[in-house]
Amino acid sequence: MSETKQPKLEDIVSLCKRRGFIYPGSDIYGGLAGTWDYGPLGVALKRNIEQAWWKMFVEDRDDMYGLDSAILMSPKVWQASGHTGAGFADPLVEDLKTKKRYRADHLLEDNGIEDPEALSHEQMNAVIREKAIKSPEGNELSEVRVFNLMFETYVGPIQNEDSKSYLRPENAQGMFVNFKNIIDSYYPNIPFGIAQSGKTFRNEISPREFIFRVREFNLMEFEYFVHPDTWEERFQHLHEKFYEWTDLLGLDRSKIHELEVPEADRAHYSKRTIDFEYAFSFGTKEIGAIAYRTDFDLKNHMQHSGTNMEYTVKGTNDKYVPHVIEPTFGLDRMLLAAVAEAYTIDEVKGEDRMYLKLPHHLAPVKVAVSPLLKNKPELVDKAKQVYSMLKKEFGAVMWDDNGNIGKRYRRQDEIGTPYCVVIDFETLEGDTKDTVTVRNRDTTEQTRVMITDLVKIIVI
RNA sequence: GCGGGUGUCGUAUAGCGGUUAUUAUCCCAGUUUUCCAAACUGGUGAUUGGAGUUCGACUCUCCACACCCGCACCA
Repeated sequence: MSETKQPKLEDIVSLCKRRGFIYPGSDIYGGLAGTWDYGPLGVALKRNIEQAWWKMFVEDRDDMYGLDSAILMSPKVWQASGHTGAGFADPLVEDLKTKKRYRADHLLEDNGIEDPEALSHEQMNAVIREKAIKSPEGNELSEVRVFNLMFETYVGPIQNEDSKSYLRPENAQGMFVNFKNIIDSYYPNIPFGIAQSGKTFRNEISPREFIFRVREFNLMEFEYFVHPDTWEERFQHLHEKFYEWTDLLGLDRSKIHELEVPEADRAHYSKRTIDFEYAFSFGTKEIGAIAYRTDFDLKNHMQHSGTNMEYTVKGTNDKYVPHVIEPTFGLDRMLLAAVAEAYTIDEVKGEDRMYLKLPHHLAPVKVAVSPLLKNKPELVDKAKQVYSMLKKEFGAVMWDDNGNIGKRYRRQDEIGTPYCVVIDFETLEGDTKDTVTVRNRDTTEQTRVMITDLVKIIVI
């Protein structure tokens, strides 16, 4: 019997670095907080996840349109979406004694100031001085400072307020500003969605837990446009789809928890949000969410840009601004969940065997090919032929003639390679000519098959 | 951002105010090996960075950086 043990985060970090999945960002300069670099196996795994997502939510559906919008956008976009206002750019004050930080607008409200969010930061400062407002501990406060979660940058050679823009803190706005373009190109019927996957940037106060909370990451999102009367049923449908997706990642449904986000904690645009959390070793944490964004974004962009965002029901004069359901998927977080879930240690004959039980379609290497012995040219030649043949078929095939055969199996186990093909002396002659052994990652069992049958046997 | 902890080959570790910086593993080259980390030989590879104290710092002090834990934050 085998016993399964739970991996610690440090085990995963160590494996990821050692085997070339994920390295610290800017490693040789001591690192840069909140950034990680994906190595050869990591990027393969990440692309496999992204491709599976694209296939499920875009290619396999008739109602979805792909998009890859620019990361840099007009600053007007972020004004219209509300990201430059309260929420994303919080006014903070610091207790000069305890060094604790508070939301300036919340403090003002507690001191009986009406609608403090409408005040500029200078006005907030003035009010704090005038009314001698102290911290909850009764200490002096610092000047109001804006903590902006968005990375600022300047577009063009001149750096001033007019050229200031931001690295996107969510991908959604790219879809909203292209809503009209998609309508004009395709005349889709509602409901339909616009999907994209790409880099997102948030200047987090404190990055934590390996690739879980970082400053640069990848989100896969889609905006699903619906008639306002139907949002609940569409929400429900996408809610179910979320689990089909986590099945594809190999995640155990019992480790996924739902959090119905209460109104006070919801984003400024949302009428309903469900967070999907995964039970990591370091806590149960959000890996994705579904939010009902109403017509908040389209209406704001319609107002700010003057572009008509209404949808006209075909064959009628009925018009309305669609409402939006937004499922969002944290690619890096889901990758971490998939690795944590796959990280398996079985005890075999008193010894631990560690392997990554990744779903085959996610495995960075699909097949490893080895000659049983590397100092026998006839075995090596034959193995190279098999390697070339499989490489053409599967692409992600690895040649491995390091050490002895047991060692190679362990190495491939560690990176989650589902199949190891070995060419031995029986391959070369006799009744077994042109047969090889195929070893299964999860069971360690071997079967002997014809080389010509390999492509059929190997299931990805 | 606050508080606490940690930082030594790729990984995991030992140790010390003066060492040729330990061990294992990995990796590379070779010998060997007929299916689950065998053995042998040789080799590459580290004190996070910067100041300071000192005759001399990986070791002590300070600063920076990074990671981990708690708090806060997570629109």
